[in-house]
Amino acid sequence: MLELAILGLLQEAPMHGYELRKELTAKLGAIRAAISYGSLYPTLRRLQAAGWIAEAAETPATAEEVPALTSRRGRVVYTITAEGKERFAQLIAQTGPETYGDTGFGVHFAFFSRTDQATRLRILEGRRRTIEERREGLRDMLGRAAERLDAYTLELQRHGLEACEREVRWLEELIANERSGRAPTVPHDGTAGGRREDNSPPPPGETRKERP
Amino acid sequence: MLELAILGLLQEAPMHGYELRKELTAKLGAIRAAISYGSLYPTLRRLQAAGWIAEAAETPATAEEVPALTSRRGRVVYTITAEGKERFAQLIAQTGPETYGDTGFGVHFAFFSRTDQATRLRILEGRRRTIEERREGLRDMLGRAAERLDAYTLELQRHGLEACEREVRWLEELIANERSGRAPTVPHDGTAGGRREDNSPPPPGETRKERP
DNA sequence: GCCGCGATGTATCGGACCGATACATCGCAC
DNA sequence: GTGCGATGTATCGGTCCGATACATCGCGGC
Repeated sequence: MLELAILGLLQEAPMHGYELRKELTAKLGAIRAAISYGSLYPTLRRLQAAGWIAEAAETPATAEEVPALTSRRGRVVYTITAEGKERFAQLIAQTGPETYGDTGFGVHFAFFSRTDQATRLRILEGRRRTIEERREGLRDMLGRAAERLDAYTLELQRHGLEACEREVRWLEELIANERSGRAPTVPHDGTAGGRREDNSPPPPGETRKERP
Repeated sequence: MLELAILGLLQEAPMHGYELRKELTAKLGAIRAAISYGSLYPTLRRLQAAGWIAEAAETPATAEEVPALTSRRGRVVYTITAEGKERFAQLIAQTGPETYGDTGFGVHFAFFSRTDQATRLRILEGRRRTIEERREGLRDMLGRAAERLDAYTLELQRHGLEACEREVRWLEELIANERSGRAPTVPHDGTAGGRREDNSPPPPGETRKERP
């Protein structure tokens, strides 16, 4: 998952570790709290070893003017390579059970603007399926096995069930939008407060390419 | 987290691994999918080594009648020890940042009927604080940095924000209930379908003890 | 003028947990 | 009688987290 996210972000701009973490947190803030450096740096090494990213040695502007103040340990800026872009395309298109889990789905969704419509639809439907199953499990629990559980556990289940029902509805709307080729703007009841009148919806159909 | 959950479950009844996993899945179904055996068995060993649980060697009823069919590798039933109960009490009462994360909170909440009211309140308020901070982060993102993100990422954030707002409201109700000493039954709009008219609410105030 | 302090920045280590896999038994349907 | 799904125990490699360490930068306060 981290691998996919890093490759995706570096496709937007070269970055160093710290920056990458901030962007990651911004993009995936709704999914997970914050990526740990204990995951980030080892993964960066792995990706570099695989040849998917490369160090871009922070061009020191005028290298001879500021040669070595105190043997500056410069920030290590990473760039995605051609192989890295291929790898990203491969990862983003392949779907499996882990694509439909909470984290996996979130990461894939966050890069939907770089995903073709067929894959988007496949992922949304797979996720819906997964949540529907979770929902059914909770319904069963609240129905049949209710007397075996204490009031707090039941309340937890009930809250979880409600969250499932809500997410299924959300996914339904996204799927409908996706099928009709519109941008991912869901009509809402007006609670959650994002103004976002006309925020450059991606051309309804194909993967958006970056301008180089 | 697993440690706490196992100790908590074994306090209700002795169990073997497989059963433990099923009960774990039932109790925490709203939180996490299913505990992996790759976590469960090593943890059981660890707990046994620490003296918090003990093997109860599945009484073979009439041991001499069915001596050794094919050198039966019996199920290993675990029981919680007195030290284990102490450990559980200690773990359930101590709160820290990890108590307020998604998984940590879920596990603690699932054992609220074995938690005293003061701790329950502390956990609920800590969780609310955590979610409020996450909510503010998302609000900021949707406000200030909106134009930097694509429509899909924004939609993800918006959905996450709504979930936060919803959970805060849920927590408010639970906190109010807790303060008024009532059972955790929240009045709802009627959507999520749990019938649960009068399901033995725990005596409003103290930790419920098991009947031995 | 300089001092502390929070933000920026890179890095490692032990541990928790997962997913895949292996293997053996039991009960039942076909 | 045999195959197959549920029950049951167990390990291995890999991902990710949380704590920790350490160095620099810029800025406000004294």
